[in-house]
Amino acid sequence: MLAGQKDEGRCRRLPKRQARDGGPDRPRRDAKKADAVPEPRMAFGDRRLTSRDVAALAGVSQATVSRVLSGSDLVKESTRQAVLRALETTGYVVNVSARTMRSGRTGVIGVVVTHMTNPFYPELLEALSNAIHASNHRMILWDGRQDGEADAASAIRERAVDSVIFTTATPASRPLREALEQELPVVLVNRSLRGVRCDSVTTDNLAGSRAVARYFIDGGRNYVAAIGGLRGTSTADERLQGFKSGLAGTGKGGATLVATTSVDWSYEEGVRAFNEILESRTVPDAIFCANDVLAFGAMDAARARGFGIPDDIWFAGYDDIAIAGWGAYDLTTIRQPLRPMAEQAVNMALHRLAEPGRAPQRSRLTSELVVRGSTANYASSAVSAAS
Amino acid sequence: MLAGQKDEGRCRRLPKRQARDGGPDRPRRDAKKADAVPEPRMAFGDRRLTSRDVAALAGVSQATVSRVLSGSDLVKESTRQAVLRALETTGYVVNVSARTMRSGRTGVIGVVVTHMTNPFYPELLEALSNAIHASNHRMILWDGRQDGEADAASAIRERAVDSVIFTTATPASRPLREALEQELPVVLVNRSLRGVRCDSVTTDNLAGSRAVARYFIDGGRNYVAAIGGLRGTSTADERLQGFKSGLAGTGKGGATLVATTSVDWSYEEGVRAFNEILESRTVPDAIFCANDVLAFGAMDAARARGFGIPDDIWFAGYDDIAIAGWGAYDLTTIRQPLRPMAEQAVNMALHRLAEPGRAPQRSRLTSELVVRGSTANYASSAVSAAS
DNA sequence: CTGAAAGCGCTTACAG
DNA sequence: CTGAAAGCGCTTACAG
Repeated sequence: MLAGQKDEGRCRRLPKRQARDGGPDRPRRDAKKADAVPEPRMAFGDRRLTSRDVAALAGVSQATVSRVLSGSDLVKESTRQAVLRALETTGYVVNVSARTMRSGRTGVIGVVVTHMTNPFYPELLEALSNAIHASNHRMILWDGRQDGEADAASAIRERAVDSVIFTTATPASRPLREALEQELPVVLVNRSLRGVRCDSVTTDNLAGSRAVARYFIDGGRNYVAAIGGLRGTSTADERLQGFKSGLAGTGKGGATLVATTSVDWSYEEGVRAFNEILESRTVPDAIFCANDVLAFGAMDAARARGFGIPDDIWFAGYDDIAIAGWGAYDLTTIRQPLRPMAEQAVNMALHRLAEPGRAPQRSRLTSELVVRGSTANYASSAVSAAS
Repeated sequence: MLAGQKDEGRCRRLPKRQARDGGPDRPRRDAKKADAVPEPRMAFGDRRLTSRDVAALAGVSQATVSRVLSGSDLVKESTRQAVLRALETTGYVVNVSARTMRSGRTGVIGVVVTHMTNPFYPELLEALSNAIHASNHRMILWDGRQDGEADAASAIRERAVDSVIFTTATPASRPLREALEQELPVVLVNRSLRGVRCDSVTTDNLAGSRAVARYFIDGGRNYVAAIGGLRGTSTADERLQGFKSGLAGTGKGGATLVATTSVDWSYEEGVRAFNEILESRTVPDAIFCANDVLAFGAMDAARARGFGIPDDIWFAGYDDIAIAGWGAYDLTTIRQPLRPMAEQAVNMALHRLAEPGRAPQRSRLTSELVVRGSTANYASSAVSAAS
């Protein structure tokens, strides 16, 4: 149903069949070739069936086979049937690169992920994979480190993919910026880039983290701290900002805010940041962490120091990855709507392919607060964090 | 360095440059075209630079440009320089599908993953991604559920990928079996398939789980239980078998072995399995879980029932995913060598492309026992599990 | 060392 | 409704 990809998309799955011996009446491709022509290298078997072979068997032109394949309605029903039969008996499979060369569409969408092993990303990735395949595309995946961003941008230029979805947008990313300047078809998901107009899908980080702050205050917390994410990323900045704004005027926040700029949003950084908070002065009675994984690290560090959760300290995270629901953490957090995010991102990518000149779209989705045992359970769970 | 992919591989990264206006002397493609020819649809911009344009600028034939691009040594140095200059000023980028159509190589390796959100797979996936990109290929990723296996096999037939690496091999998988029967270039990693000859990389699950059993016994455990993985998969079967064999003759195992056949190797199954064990009779004093995630579930279930770890019950897992090292679990487990597994798998894939007829290769790597706080720390960590 | 030319396997106007 | 033909942009013998 998505725009821009219908009949010119990737091949439709044809009925497969043992393609090895298509019967004696199937013209062997070799037989038609002039003797001088060398055999092309083949990866396996000796099959290499083209639509011309199918046409010969069906007694029609190759063009007609192509029309049947693409679902054209310019084909007489009886002809179509004959072609379908030939397709079936030969076990013909389209050659994607030939199709791509003609149509200009690869049927492939790229995805760049930076920290595949941060459990948030596999969850997002799974949602993206589902959305991409649902739209009848395939997905090329890059690791954002290891030059993945640059290669993803190259892949667009090389026409190896139709479009690329970036799940991480660091301001420092040259390849991304260049891709955007050249107006390559790119979508940002989960993060946005300051001052850059491009298609993006984000969630309302300000509202989400503000909801956490209010929840802490409403719960009677008095000395509240925060562990920030990677400074400079839109998610980290917004979540810290939203949290501070939720605390504003309450006098509960103080200057305890610790940002983990160093490396990433990892468990280890959560441990480190918690210990850093402890060094400062008063022990906080509630800590907001800019993502769940940081919270896990901080919680384990707190327990290692003998603090009770939530008796001594409340913890809240962000993302609601599956582990947040596990008994060991049972973490109050903000749930991001991954499926809608992924679907919208893929939609945007396809829309832009269909209409390259359209104005950049920005979508911002709402998240919800999920209350669990890492905070006193005074409120019911799943409160919308809509501002 | 890997075989089968050198100059016919994916494009080499050419120096990029603002490709939009290559200067007045660069022949505009449009100008050369007969008026009647319709404009091809273009995804963005109006650039569409071919090697022919580069040739014109360099004053050579298109074939010579192609030779320079492919690193042929059949080019005079001064000619090469002229072409390189033209390449530079035009910002030419190869068209991958045209190259693929001629060369028969896509430069893409497929990967099928079944449970992307089980943290083991992102770790394996990251290793595969690194290995694939290191060999100058790109990676198409499929979710094994959602028809991913079937589509991956189709992708080989459609020549959209050169080869596919399956990280999950269920005996029930039709698409996989058919692909193997048709001798499509496929590699199995982490699991093998009974009675099927094909390239595969596994680890020695028998030795690994036997090491856990011995470790339990040596630690004086008396009533030992196990939580199995998805029955029918080679990893689950081997781990259970190895564990039993390690217990054989000690009288410590009993019939408590609980296999979670139902759904998957998930946290929830770990919880369920632990509770099932409790119902049976004596509480075990050590439980081996067929992967780490099952162990996390079982440990949380145990704690919820008030059991101490390791005071009341020891736990051991399998895989050594990152979470196993987190404070909340601190899990003794068997570490799988992901990087070598991934590298060997990619190597096998490339070797088979280079030499389709070669005999199937099987590689079996050694894992090691990593001792942590979920068991009494009587032995030093990182003991090789080599039988 | 270089160019002209064939051809990879499709899609798509164009002309019936 | 159908076929003949052009052409997508490369690679690679072949003939100098």
